[in-house]
Amino acid sequence: MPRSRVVAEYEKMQNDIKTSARRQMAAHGTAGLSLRAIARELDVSAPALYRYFPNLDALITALILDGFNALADALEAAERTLPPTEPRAQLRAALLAYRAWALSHPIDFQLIYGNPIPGYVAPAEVTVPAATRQLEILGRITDRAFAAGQIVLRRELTEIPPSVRAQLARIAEPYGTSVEVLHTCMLGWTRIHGAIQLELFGHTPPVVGDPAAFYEQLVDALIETG
Amino acid sequence: MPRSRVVAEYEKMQNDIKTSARRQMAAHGTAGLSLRAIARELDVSAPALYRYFPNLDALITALILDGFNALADALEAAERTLPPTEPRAQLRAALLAYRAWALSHPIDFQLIYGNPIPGYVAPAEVTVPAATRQLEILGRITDRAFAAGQIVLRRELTEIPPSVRAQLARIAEPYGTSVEVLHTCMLGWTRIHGAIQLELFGHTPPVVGDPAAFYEQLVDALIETG
DNA sequence: TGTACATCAGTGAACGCGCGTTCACTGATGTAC
DNA sequence: TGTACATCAGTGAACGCGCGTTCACTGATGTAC
Repeated sequence: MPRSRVVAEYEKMQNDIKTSARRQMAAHGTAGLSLRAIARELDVSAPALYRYFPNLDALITALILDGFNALADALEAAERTLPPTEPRAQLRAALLAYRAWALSHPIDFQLIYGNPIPGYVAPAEVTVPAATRQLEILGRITDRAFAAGQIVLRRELTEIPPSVRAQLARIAEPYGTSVEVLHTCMLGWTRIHGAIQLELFGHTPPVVGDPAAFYEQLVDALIETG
Repeated sequence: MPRSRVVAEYEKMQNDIKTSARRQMAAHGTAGLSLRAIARELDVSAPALYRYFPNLDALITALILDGFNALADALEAAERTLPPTEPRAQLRAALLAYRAWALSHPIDFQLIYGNPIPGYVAPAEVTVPAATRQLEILGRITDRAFAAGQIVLRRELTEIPPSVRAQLARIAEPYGTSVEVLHTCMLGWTRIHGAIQLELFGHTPPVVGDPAAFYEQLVDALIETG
């Protein structure tokens, strides 16, 4: 067998394991993952999995990484559906994509933003860069929309508390973004995140009836042209 | 032993069990709860716990109920620190109390708003009324603040999508509240919830530096006098 | 005051279970001569 | 083309573990006479 074929089969098996893991989590919660259950589903003995992942924690880490990257990919894909000359529309599309991704990948969303899994500690050196990617994407689009005059700063943004401003400045500096734009991003992120999380766990739908419309309006209010 | 003493001791033991359960969850996550570990900590055999809770699920349900009620109590306590003639200040206090409670009771917060626990299904007939209480409290205060002219509707509130408006009307009707006020509440709830949840899991603090100040400013912007 | 009895919180052994991980192995497959 | 060999994905048994729950029981405590 040619070497490339071997590698491809190895990667296919890794993916099968991950897919089965996601199914287990979907059925029994993010904390309900079990190597033996995966092995059973793949019709393979449990020790066989150790060819592909050194242990259970490594598998979880891989799933979390995949989750962060899939979300970031979804945001970038949404951005690309519109020309760079319309950053405001791109931002809107990205924000809608955030919710769409969360709803269609609830397990991955819980994995990256929900409760930690008992006994598992995410290795920060691998997890933090992946988590930053989406904020970078939203920041980049927001920055362009602001520069193009397609969105305006709300009044409250001129009143950023000094302690907050100081840290925002440190983070924004390497990206060449302004404190105001980063602050807008953080406000926007917390808003959409809350709406999505409460929807996902069933808290808002019984009250608002049509969570998609509720969310869209929320997004439109967020990026109003002023 | 007088009967009242017996009852008091029974309730004390129930509380000891719950306290130990919360400690277990704090150490190993909400899904890391174990009856045997609780028994070990209380220096009692595991079957002894069955005198106080019929099974593990009943204990979890009790913890969830306690969580919802403690949060609602905290909101009401905050409301009472200010005279009824200042509903806007009351609302502000309640919203700050929401975050304060979440930060000082992270496990209960995860329990009521985080990932479901594998294998556990919350009995809706017991859980839903408890969950509604806090929305009732916020709704009641918002309603009074609006009636007193101490907060204003934002422009976006006049553009509630028809599908959302219809359901909001059904929910608001028995409380004698307007659709606009309920909608404001839902928008506000999703906003503060997202900020708190992201702070609790460590996503916002590295960026905003001073999450308390960030949150306070967010709340002030939320209930601006216009 | 003293004794027989009832109550019942808590015990200890046992049930059957599933888990992550290790280990020495097997047996099919591809390679080298 | 045929044979000896090396590779290595996957196996099956075993490890020690902790879990929720049941069961028949014990033994201290309070009560009734």
